[in-house]
Amino acid sequence: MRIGELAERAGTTTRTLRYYESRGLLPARRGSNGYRTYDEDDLKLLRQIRTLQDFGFDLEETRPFVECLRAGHPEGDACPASLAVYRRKLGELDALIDELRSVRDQVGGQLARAERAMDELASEAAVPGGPEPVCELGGRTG
Amino acid sequence: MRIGELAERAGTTTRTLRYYESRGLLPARRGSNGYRTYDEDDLKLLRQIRTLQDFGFDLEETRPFVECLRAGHPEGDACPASLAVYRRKLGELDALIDELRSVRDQVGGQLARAERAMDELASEAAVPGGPEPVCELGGRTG
DNA sequence: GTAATCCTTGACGCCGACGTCAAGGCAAGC
DNA sequence: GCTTGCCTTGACGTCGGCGTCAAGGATTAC
Repeated sequence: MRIGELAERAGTTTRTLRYYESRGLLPARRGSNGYRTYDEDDLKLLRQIRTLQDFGFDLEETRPFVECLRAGHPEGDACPASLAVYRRKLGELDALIDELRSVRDQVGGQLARAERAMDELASEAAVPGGPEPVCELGGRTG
Repeated sequence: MRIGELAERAGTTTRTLRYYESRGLLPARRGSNGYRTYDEDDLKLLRQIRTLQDFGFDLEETRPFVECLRAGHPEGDACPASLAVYRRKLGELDALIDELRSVRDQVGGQLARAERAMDELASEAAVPGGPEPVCELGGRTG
Protein backbone atom coordinates (compact mmCIF):
# COMPACT_ATOMS: atom_id res chain seq x y z
CA MET A 1 0.00 0.00 0.00
CA ARG A 2 1.06 3.62 -0.43
CA ILE A 3 1.64 6.27 2.20
CA GLY A 4 -1.82 7.81 2.08
CA GLU A 5 -3.59 4.52 2.68
CA LEU A 6 -1.26 3.55 5.53
CA ALA A 7 -1.74 6.91 7.18
CA GLU A 8 -5.50 6.64 6.94
CA ARG A 9 -5.60 3.07 8.23
CA ALA A 10 -3.48 4.06 11.21
CA GLY A 11 -5.42 7.25 11.87
CA THR A 12 -2.50 9.55 11.26
CA THR A 13 -1.04 11.70 8.48
CA THR A 14 1.45 11.25 5.67
CA ARG A 15 3.58 13.97 7.23
CA THR A 16 3.89 11.90 10.38
CA LEU A 17 4.97 8.83 8.42
CA ARG A 18 7.64 10.78 6.56
CA TYR A 19 8.78 12.17 9.87
CA TYR A 20 9.09 8.68 11.35
CA GLU A 21 11.06 7.62 8.32
CA SER A 22 13.38 10.61 8.68
CA ARG A 23 14.03 9.47 12.25
CA GLY A 24 14.85 5.99 10.99
CA LEU A 25 11.91 4.53 12.84
CA LEU A 26 9.76 3.39 9.95
CA PRO A 27 11.77 3.13 6.71
CA ALA A 28 9.86 2.40 3.52
CA ARG A 29 10.52 0.38 0.39
CA ARG A 30 10.21 2.31 -2.84
CA GLY A 31 8.29 1.41 -5.98
CA SER A 32 9.70 1.97 -9.48
CA ASN A 33 8.04 5.38 -9.54
CA GLY A 34 9.70 6.47 -6.31
CA TYR A 35 6.54 6.10 -4.24
CA ARG A 36 6.86 4.67 -0.74
CA THR A 37 5.45 1.17 -0.37
CA TYR A 38 4.24 -0.41 2.87
CA ASP A 39 2.80 -3.76 3.92
CA GLU A 40 0.69 -5.08 6.79
CA ASP A 41 3.75 -5.50 9.00
CA ASP A 42 4.46 -1.79 8.67
CA LEU A 43 0.92 -1.09 9.79
CA LYS A 44 1.56 -3.20 12.86
CA LEU A 45 4.77 -1.31 13.62
CA LEU A 46 3.00 1.98 13.13
CA ARG A 47 0.16 1.00 15.44
CA GLN A 48 2.70 0.04 18.09
CA ILE A 49 4.32 3.45 17.79
CA ARG A 50 1.00 5.27 17.93
CA THR A 51 -0.17 3.37 21.00
CA LEU A 52 2.96 4.28 22.91
CA GLN A 53 2.80 7.86 21.68
CA ASP A 54 -0.74 8.06 23.03
CA PHE A 55 0.67 6.94 26.36
CA GLY A 56 3.01 9.91 26.24
CA PHE A 57 6.15 7.99 25.28
CA ASP A 58 8.79 9.97 23.44
CA LEU A 59 9.36 8.83 19.88
CA GLU A 60 12.80 7.51 20.80
CA GLU A 61 11.28 5.43 23.56
CA THR A 62 9.18 3.54 21.02
CA ARG A 63 12.27 2.38 19.15
CA PRO A 64 12.97 -0.73 21.25
CA PHE A 65 9.39 -1.87 20.71
CA VAL A 66 9.63 -1.40 16.96
CA GLU A 67 12.95 -3.20 16.80
CA CYS A 68 11.50 -5.99 18.88
CA LEU A 69 8.65 -6.46 16.45
CA ARG A 70 11.02 -6.26 13.51
CA ALA A 71 13.14 -8.97 15.14
CA GLY A 72 10.19 -11.29 14.69
CA HIS A 73 8.56 -11.16 18.10
CA PRO A 74 4.77 -11.18 18.03
CA GLU A 75 4.60 -8.36 20.60
CA GLY A 76 6.73 -5.23 20.74
CA ASP A 77 7.23 -5.63 24.47
CA ALA A 78 8.55 -9.18 24.27
CA CYS A 79 12.13 -7.91 24.60
CA PRO A 80 14.16 -6.82 27.64
CA ALA A 81 14.85 -3.36 26.19
CA SER A 82 11.13 -2.73 25.89
CA LEU A 83 10.52 -3.86 29.46
CA ALA A 84 13.24 -1.49 30.62
CA VAL A 85 11.42 1.37 28.93
CA TYR A 86 8.16 0.31 30.58
CA ARG A 87 9.81 0.31 34.00
CA ARG A 88 11.52 3.63 33.52
CA LYS A 89 8.27 5.14 32.31
CA LEU A 90 6.39 3.78 35.31
CA GLY A 91 8.88 5.45 37.62
CA GLU A 92 8.58 8.73 35.75
CA LEU A 93 4.80 8.54 35.84
CA ASP A 94 4.74 7.85 39.56
CA ALA A 95 7.10 10.73 40.26
CA LEU A 96 5.12 13.07 38.03
CA ILE A 97 1.80 12.08 39.58
CA ASP A 98 3.18 12.63 43.07
CA GLU A 99 4.47 16.04 42.08
CA LEU A 100 1.19 17.02 40.47
CA ARG A 101 -0.72 15.89 43.54
CA SER A 102 1.52 18.03 45.69
CA VAL A 103 0.93 21.03 43.44
CA ARG A 104 -2.78 20.30 43.38
CA ASP A 105 -2.92 20.31 47.18
CA GLN A 106 -0.94 23.52 47.42
CA VAL A 107 -3.11 25.28 44.86
CA GLY A 108 -6.22 23.94 46.58
CA GLY A 109 -4.95 25.27 49.89
CA GLN A 110 -4.20 28.67 48.41
CA LEU A 111 -7.66 28.81 46.86
CA ALA A 112 -9.34 27.93 50.16
CA ARG A 113 -7.29 30.52 52.02
CA ALA A 114 -7.97 33.22 49.43
CA GLU A 115 -11.70 32.42 49.47
CA ARG A 116 -11.82 32.72 53.24
CA ALA A 117 -10.02 36.06 53.04
CA MET A 118 -12.50 37.30 50.45
CA ASP A 119 -15.43 36.21 52.59
CA GLU A 120 -14.02 38.03 55.59
CA LEU A 121 -13.61 41.17 53.56
CA ALA A 122 -17.21 40.83 52.38
CA SER A 123 -18.45 40.54 55.96
CA GLU A 124 -16.36 43.51 56.91
CA ALA A 125 -17.96 45.54 54.16
CA ALA A 126 -21.45 44.42 55.16
CA VAL A 127 -20.95 45.42 58.76
CA PRO A 128 -19.75 49.05 58.77
CA GLY A 129 -18.64 48.70 62.40
CA GLY A 130 -15.90 46.36 61.32
CA PRO A 131 -15.39 42.63 61.45
CA GLU A 132 -16.88 40.76 64.37
CA PRO A 133 -15.22 37.42 64.97
CA VAL A 134 -17.86 34.76 64.52
CA CYS A 135 -17.79 31.93 67.05
CA GLU A 136 -19.15 28.78 65.53
CA LEU A 137 -20.45 27.57 68.89
CA GLY A 138 -22.07 30.77 70.10
CA GLY A 139 -25.09 32.66 68.79
CA ARG A 140 -25.31 35.99 67.05
CA THR A 141 -23.74 38.87 68.95
CA GLY A 142 -25.79 41.48 67.07
CA MET B 1 17.74 48.51 42.22
CA ARG B 2 18.95 47.41 38.81
CA ILE B 3 18.06 44.33 36.81
CA GLY B 4 20.96 42.19 37.95
CA GLU B 5 20.22 42.66 41.62
CA LEU B 6 16.51 42.01 41.17
CA ALA B 7 17.23 38.84 39.22
CA GLU B 8 19.60 37.58 41.88
CA ARG B 9 17.26 38.39 44.76
CA ALA B 10 14.45 36.54 43.02
CA GLY B 11 16.63 33.61 42.04
CA THR B 12 16.23 34.11 38.33
CA THR B 13 18.07 35.70 35.40
CA THR B 14 18.15 39.10 33.72
CA ARG B 15 17.04 37.43 30.53
CA THR B 16 13.90 36.26 32.25
CA LEU B 17 13.11 39.74 33.55
CA ARG B 18 13.54 41.26 30.09
CA TYR B 19 11.29 38.54 28.75
CA TYR B 20 8.59 39.34 31.30
CA GLU B 21 8.87 42.99 30.38
CA SER B 22 8.53 42.16 26.70
CA ARG B 23 5.31 40.35 27.59
CA GLY B 24 4.07 43.42 29.43
CA LEU B 25 4.06 41.54 32.71
CA LEU B 26 6.75 43.40 34.57
CA PRO B 27 7.49 46.81 33.02
CA ALA B 28 10.42 48.77 34.40
CA ARG B 29 11.13 52.43 35.03
CA ARG B 30 14.26 53.75 33.37
CA GLY B 31 17.09 55.75 34.88
CA SER B 32 18.76 58.67 33.09
CA ASN B 33 21.34 56.26 31.68
CA GLY B 34 18.67 54.00 30.19
CA TYR B 35 19.11 51.31 32.84
CA ARG B 36 16.02 49.56 34.14
CA THR B 37 15.11 50.47 37.71
CA TYR B 38 13.08 48.33 40.10
CA ASP B 39 11.83 48.64 43.67
CA GLU B 40 10.70 46.30 46.41
CA ASP B 41 7.19 46.13 45.00
CA ASP B 42 8.59 44.79 41.75
CA LEU B 43 10.38 42.12 43.74
CA LYS B 44 7.08 41.14 45.27
CA LEU B 45 5.42 40.96 41.85
CA LEU B 46 8.28 38.91 40.54
CA ARG B 47 8.13 36.48 43.43
CA GLN B 48 4.41 36.04 42.82
CA ILE B 49 5.10 35.22 39.19
CA ARG B 50 7.86 32.78 40.06
CA THR B 51 5.78 30.95 42.65
CA LEU B 52 2.99 30.39 40.16
CA GLN B 53 5.46 29.40 37.46
CA ASP B 54 6.88 26.80 39.82
CA PHE B 55 3.35 25.45 40.15
CA GLY B 56 3.28 25.04 36.41
CA PHE B 57 1.11 28.05 35.62
CA ASP B 58 1.54 29.53 32.16
CA LEU B 59 2.97 33.02 32.16
CA GLU B 60 -0.34 34.45 30.98
CA GLU B 61 -2.10 32.80 33.89
CA THR B 62 0.00 34.80 36.35
CA ARG B 63 -1.20 38.09 34.91
CA PRO B 64 -4.37 38.41 37.03
CA PHE B 65 -2.28 37.89 40.17
CA VAL B 66 0.19 40.55 39.15
CA GLU B 67 -2.54 43.00 38.27
CA CYS B 68 -4.23 42.26 41.57
CA LEU B 69 -1.08 43.13 43.48
CA ARG B 70 -0.57 46.22 41.37
CA ALA B 71 -4.14 47.28 42.19
CA GLY B 72 -3.03 47.55 45.78
CA HIS B 73 -4.16 44.25 47.23
CA PRO B 74 -1.76 42.72 49.74
CA GLU B 75 -2.10 39.28 48.10
CA GLY B 76 -2.13 38.47 44.42
CA ASP B 77 -5.04 36.07 44.87
CA ALA B 78 -7.29 38.61 46.60
CA CYS B 79 -9.17 39.22 43.36
CA PRO B 80 -11.93 37.24 41.57
CA ALA B 81 -9.90 36.85 38.40
CA SER B 82 -7.11 35.17 40.35
CA LEU B 83 -9.54 32.83 42.05
CA ALA B 84 -10.95 31.92 38.66
CA VAL B 85 -7.46 30.95 37.53
CA TYR B 86 -6.97 28.87 40.66
CA ARG B 87 -10.21 27.02 40.04
CA ARG B 88 -9.53 26.41 36.39
CA LYS B 89 -6.05 25.18 37.26
CA LEU B 90 -7.42 22.83 39.88
CA GLY B 91 -9.74 21.32 37.33
CA GLU B 92 -6.91 20.91 34.85
CA LEU B 93 -4.70 19.33 37.48
CA ASP B 94 -7.40 16.88 38.51
CA ALA B 95 -8.06 15.91 34.93
CA LEU B 96 -4.37 15.53 34.19
CA ILE B 97 -3.75 13.46 37.30
CA ASP B 98 -6.64 11.18 36.44
CA GLU B 99 -5.34 10.74 32.93
CA LEU B 100 -1.82 10.03 34.12
CA ARG B 101 -3.13 7.50 36.60
CA SER B 102 -5.02 5.78 33.83
CA VAL B 103 -1.90 5.67 31.68
CA ARG B 104 0.13 4.48 34.65
CA ASP B 105 -2.26 1.59 35.22
CA GLN B 106 -2.29 0.65 31.55
CA VAL B 107 1.50 0.71 31.32
CA GLY B 108 1.73 -1.24 34.57
CA GLY B 109 -0.68 -3.82 33.18
CA GLN B 110 1.27 -4.11 29.96
CA LEU B 111 4.49 -4.54 31.90
CA ALA B 112 2.99 -7.28 34.08
CA ARG B 113 1.58 -9.07 31.06
CA ALA B 114 4.85 -8.85 29.15
CA GLU B 115 6.82 -10.09 32.15
CA ARG B 116 4.52 -13.09 32.51
CA ALA B 117 4.94 -13.85 28.81
CA MET B 118 8.71 -13.66 29.14
CA ASP B 119 8.65 -15.96 32.15
CA GLU B 120 6.54 -18.46 30.29
CA LEU B 121 8.96 -18.40 27.39
CA ALA B 122 11.83 -18.92 29.83
CA SER B 123 10.08 -21.94 31.35
CA GLU B 124 9.35 -23.27 27.91
CA ALA B 125 13.03 -23.02 27.06
CA ALA B 126 14.03 -24.67 30.33
CA VAL B 127 11.66 -27.59 29.79
CA PRO B 128 12.31 -28.95 26.30
CA GLY B 129 9.05 -30.91 26.42
CA GLY B 130 7.15 -27.67 26.20
CA PRO B 131 5.08 -25.60 28.61
CA GLU B 132 3.12 -27.44 31.25
CA PRO B 133 0.15 -25.49 32.60
CA VAL B 134 0.75 -24.87 36.28
CA CYS B 135 -2.28 -25.26 38.52
CA GLU B 136 -2.00 -23.06 41.54
CA LEU B 137 -3.95 -25.48 43.65
CA GLY B 138 -2.34 -28.69 42.58
CA GLY B 139 1.16 -30.01 43.12
CA ARG B 140 3.96 -30.61 40.65
CA THR B 141 3.03 -32.88 37.79
CA GLY B 142 6.67 -33.77 37.10
C1' DG C 1 43.51 55.62 32.75
C1' DT C 2 42.09 51.29 32.13
C1' DA C 3 40.29 46.88 33.06
C1' DA C 4 36.48 44.47 34.77
C1' DT C 5 31.81 44.40 35.34
C1' DC C 6 27.55 45.98 34.65
C1' DC C 7 23.95 47.48 31.35
C1' DT C 8 21.52 48.06 26.51
C1' DT C 9 19.11 46.09 22.10
C1' DG C 10 18.79 42.64 18.59
C1' DA C 11 18.61 38.36 16.96
C1' DC C 12 19.22 33.48 16.47
C1' DG C 13 18.94 28.74 18.97
C1' DC C 14 16.50 25.17 21.44
C1' DC C 15 13.15 21.25 22.09
C1' DG C 16 9.47 17.64 19.90
C1' DA C 17 6.39 16.26 16.76
C1' DC C 18 4.76 17.40 13.51
C1' DG C 19 1.59 21.40 10.22
C1' DT C 20 1.66 23.74 6.12
C1' DC C 21 3.05 25.54 1.84
C1' DA C 22 5.62 25.39 -2.65
C1' DA C 23 6.99 23.44 -6.95
C1' DG C 24 6.82 19.82 -9.52
C1' DG C 25 6.28 14.47 -11.05
C1' DC C 26 3.13 10.43 -11.85
C1' DA C 27 -1.33 8.17 -12.45
C1' DA C 28 -6.10 7.41 -13.53
C1' DG C 29 -10.73 8.59 -15.24
C1' DC C 30 -13.23 10.51 -19.08
C1' DG D 1 -5.37 15.60 -23.72
C1' DC D 2 -7.06 17.44 -19.60
C1' DT D 3 -8.28 17.52 -15.02
C1' DT D 4 -8.04 15.69 -10.53
C1' DG D 5 -5.67 13.59 -7.04
C1' DC D 6 -2.11 11.18 -5.41
C1' DC D 7 2.90 11.33 -4.71
C1' DT D 8 7.88 13.51 -4.23
C1' DT D 9 11.48 16.70 -1.73
C1' DG D 10 12.57 20.91 0.63
C1' DA D 11 11.99 24.18 3.77
C1' DC D 12 9.90 27.29 6.93
C1' DG D 13 6.30 27.81 10.95
C1' DT D 14 4.47 26.49 15.55
C1' DC D 15 4.51 26.79 20.76
C1' DG D 16 6.82 28.64 25.66
C1' DG D 17 10.18 30.30 28.14
C1' DC D 18 13.76 31.43 28.04
C1' DG D 19 19.62 30.54 26.76
C1' DT D 20 23.25 32.43 24.38
C1' DC D 21 25.86 35.14 21.69
C1' DA D 22 27.26 39.88 19.55
C1' DA D 23 28.34 44.68 19.51
C1' DG D 24 28.52 48.49 21.96
C1' DG D 25 27.63 52.07 26.01
C1' DA D 26 27.85 53.02 31.28
C1' DT D 27 29.78 52.31 35.74
C1' DT D 28 32.83 50.96 39.08
C1' DA D 29 37.26 49.40 41.15
C1' DC D 30 41.89 50.17 41.51
